Amino acid sequence: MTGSFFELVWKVAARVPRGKVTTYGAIARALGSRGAARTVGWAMRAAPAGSKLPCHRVVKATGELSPEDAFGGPGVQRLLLEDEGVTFNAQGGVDMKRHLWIP
DNA sequence: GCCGTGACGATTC
DNA sequence: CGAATCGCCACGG
Repeated sequence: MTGSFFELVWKVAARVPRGKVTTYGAIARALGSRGAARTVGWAMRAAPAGSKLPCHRVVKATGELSPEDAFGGPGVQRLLLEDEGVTFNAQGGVDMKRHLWIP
């Protein structure tokens, strides 16, 4: 387990400051794998449910949020981000220019 | 070592 | 501009 790509992903995701968001591709690139965005997303999905991983702070490169049902209900992720001070645009995506954070 | 899979990304139609 | 397709990489079987 230790040394796995997953752990690195979780570690980076945990470093995302409150009120900021990052993208799967950004994490993948930070780890040295530019095309591993999918693998990063997979790591989030496989992440322990009880962990403190702020997976809701990880969004797509376009600012779109991951599948709403992935967090247990529609709009849940968005509410969590809003609670942290993240703003959204009319397209229903995160304002990347304001909250994008890269490791 | 190949096959299937996946919370993505960028390009093409 | 919206939808579809290909490509990418890591993990489990």
